[in-house]
Amino acid sequence: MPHPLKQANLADVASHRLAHSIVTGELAQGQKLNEAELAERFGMGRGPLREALRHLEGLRLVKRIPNAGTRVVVLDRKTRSDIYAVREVLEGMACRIAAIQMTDEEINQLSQLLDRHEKQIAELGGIYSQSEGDLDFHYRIVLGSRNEMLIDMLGVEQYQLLRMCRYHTSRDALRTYPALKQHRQIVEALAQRDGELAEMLMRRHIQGAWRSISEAVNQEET
Amino acid sequence: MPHPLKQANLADVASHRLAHSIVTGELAQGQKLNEAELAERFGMGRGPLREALRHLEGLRLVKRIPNAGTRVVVLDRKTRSDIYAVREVLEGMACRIAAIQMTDEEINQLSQLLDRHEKQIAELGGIYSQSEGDLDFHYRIVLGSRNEMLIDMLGVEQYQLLRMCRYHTSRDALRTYPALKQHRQIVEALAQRDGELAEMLMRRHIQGAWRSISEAVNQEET
DNA sequence: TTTCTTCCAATTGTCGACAACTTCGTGAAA
DNA sequence: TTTCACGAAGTTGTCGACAATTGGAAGAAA
Repeated sequence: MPHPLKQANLADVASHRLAHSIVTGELAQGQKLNEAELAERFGMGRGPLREALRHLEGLRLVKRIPNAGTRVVVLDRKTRSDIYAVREVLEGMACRIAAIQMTDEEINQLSQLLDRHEKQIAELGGIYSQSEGDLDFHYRIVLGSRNEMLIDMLGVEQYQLLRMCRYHTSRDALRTYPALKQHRQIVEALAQRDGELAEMLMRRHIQGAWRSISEAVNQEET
Repeated sequence: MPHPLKQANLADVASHRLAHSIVTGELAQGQKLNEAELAERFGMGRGPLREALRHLEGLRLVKRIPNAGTRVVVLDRKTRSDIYAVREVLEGMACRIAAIQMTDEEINQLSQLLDRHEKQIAELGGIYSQSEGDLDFHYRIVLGSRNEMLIDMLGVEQYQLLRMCRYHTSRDALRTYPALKQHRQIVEALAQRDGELAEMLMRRHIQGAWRSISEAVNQEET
């Protein structure tokens, strides 16, 4: 995740802080967001805060109803399913194009990233997907597609929603070694410049992640 | 007070008017958007206008640079290409799912819509894609996917960008009869509940549209 | 002339106050 | 009791003024 350079206006600051609070569940789903209260908490006027809310609305993290306030989005099962379905298609697309567009150097770095992940898993005992490392892997491939629209959609927009999906799922349910192995397979397909295979592997990978999350939630809820 | 007619706040009004001006080219690509000037033209304060700009930024119709103003997005060839590539994948996905999810009734209405289009073409002599009717066709299928994320992305977000792409292309370059015929094929695939075929046809249809626009622009530019 | 520095006007960023609207509790009428 | 109207409190929508920053013009140095 690129760091928000120090020179940010208050609206962007509020946007980042709110996004974080929403993703981590500090602000409950469906919770009403009071402008005056938040503005005071952040030490700013309501103007910048309102701009931040407009921005978050674009990121689909909140839902605004005119004259009736803003609420944190509610991620029900259907919504999560929809998110993963779209993500599967878009990341699959990114993978297919990345197999053509990425440089050898980039693919090498991707492989090295997985080495670090493997070491991390061994040391920390299985904390992988939960660490943002997994998202980093996916994001690098998205960048490799060279498609600005795709990069924006997956990197900025869906990124937060996805983190939110995960955060609200049991912490350790996400399969680590299987995921790492699948990542390795994807990198190999990329290295062989086999876009179709890379796309297929990525789609399966995401389907697997969805199944994993879906089952975990099914056990938790009711 | 039986009718809760349009009770839009000023920010939404400004957002719509600006979006229209941008899509139609009334505001040139890359043009600087002066907040004070626009606020006065719309008869509102700068607060709501700034919120509107934040919203348009989310729609990718403008690009904002902190402390340096907001500019209309520039649709160069690469950007347009990226848009159509993403659209091809997403609409293909919508089509595949819609083949399962749409009701017989909805598919019937889709067919009737094409009948009306055909009549319109005959009467007006080939103005089809340019009329928003084409987008209506596509949007109905997107709705048929029942995927809220997809509906949002294609219906709200990409929709404006797409209209902008078209508007900045020669008015009559868009193939009418071929497009209509392809639409008919897609509806037939949907009626047969053949998602894979429907997806393939839709992707080809969009590829065709892209080629058509791309060539038209190549001839115009330089 | 070219380039660098300085300063000023224009523009963006922010705030506090006020207006408009929603919501919800209270109480009167049926 | 139920229903509806009314009003008060709280929240969102809007504006105008002021502070901070930027971009470029004017002028000095080479």
